[in-house]
Amino acid sequence: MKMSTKGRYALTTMIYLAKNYDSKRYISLKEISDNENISFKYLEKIITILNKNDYLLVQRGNSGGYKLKYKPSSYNIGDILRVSEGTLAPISCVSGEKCDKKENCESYSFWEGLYNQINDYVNSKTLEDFINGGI
Amino acid sequence: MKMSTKGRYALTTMIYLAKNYDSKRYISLKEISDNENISFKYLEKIITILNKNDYLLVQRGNSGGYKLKYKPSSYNIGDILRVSEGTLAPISCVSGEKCDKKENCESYSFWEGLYNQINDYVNSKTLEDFINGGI
DNA sequence: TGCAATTCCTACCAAAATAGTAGTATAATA
DNA sequence: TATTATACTACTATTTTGGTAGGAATTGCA
Repeated sequence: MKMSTKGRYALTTMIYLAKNYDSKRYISLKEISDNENISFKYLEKIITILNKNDYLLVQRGNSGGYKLKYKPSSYNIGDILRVSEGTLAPISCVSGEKCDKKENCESYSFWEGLYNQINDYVNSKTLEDFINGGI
Repeated sequence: MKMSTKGRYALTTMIYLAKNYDSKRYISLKEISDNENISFKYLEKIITILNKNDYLLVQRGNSGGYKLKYKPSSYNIGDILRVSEGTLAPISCVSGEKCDKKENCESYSFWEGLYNQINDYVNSKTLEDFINGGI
């Protein structure tokens, strides 16, 4: 039941950008990977996902980088984690994947309930919540 | 963020035994693996864990098998999952593993909150809840 | 007494997922 | 035009997961 580094790094990156939102400057990947101690090349891969999901503004070339496209409060943490990690379902049947025994499965509702708990929680937070000293 | 088959099979097995609690008979691994379509040998490994945790009564030899040591309502689902899966912590720092940056980590409280949600939910259910047509 | 059914134990193994690397092309700015 | 960035594609090492194999010990029953 672990979150992978992908989800963690994605969140770390988004928080970093959120904290610099007001400065309006573009932040390079190098700056983030240095400050957060994440492999530059790996982070490159992760930020690509975030970028493809319309979360960021990009400037290539010298003194370029990334910044948030929208204000921190409009980024829901659930979305960030789902985009980077994939579904947060504890088992796949509760996120649509079919299972023969679903109809008479004794534990389906249990897992579904857990899934809902997880989603409700992560959906209730935004990047704004992380900006001043954490939640 | 997936639960592995280990946790799922452990729960399935415990539910199976709970459903047969009243009959007082010993249930063989073969019966469970056949009915639940789980590899016999793999299940053997999983039930060893449950057994080592004082969850079961065992009878070896012909017509032997396993049954619950205590009544279904005294088995908490959180315990069953933690015993089989390991901690349910979404990231390791919230379950005691040390991290240098914990003190000034912006997201620690967030992960801790998620961890609490998960624990509260799974701790609130017992095997009893699964016996009649699911939760 | 001996056979069949069962748990117990140790060791090994294949596939998948995770986490990361390497290298090059393209773009922008100072 | 040199330097500093992102963009893209391909490869790879490590770890975790989900098993498998084989035999020893134990018990019930014919």
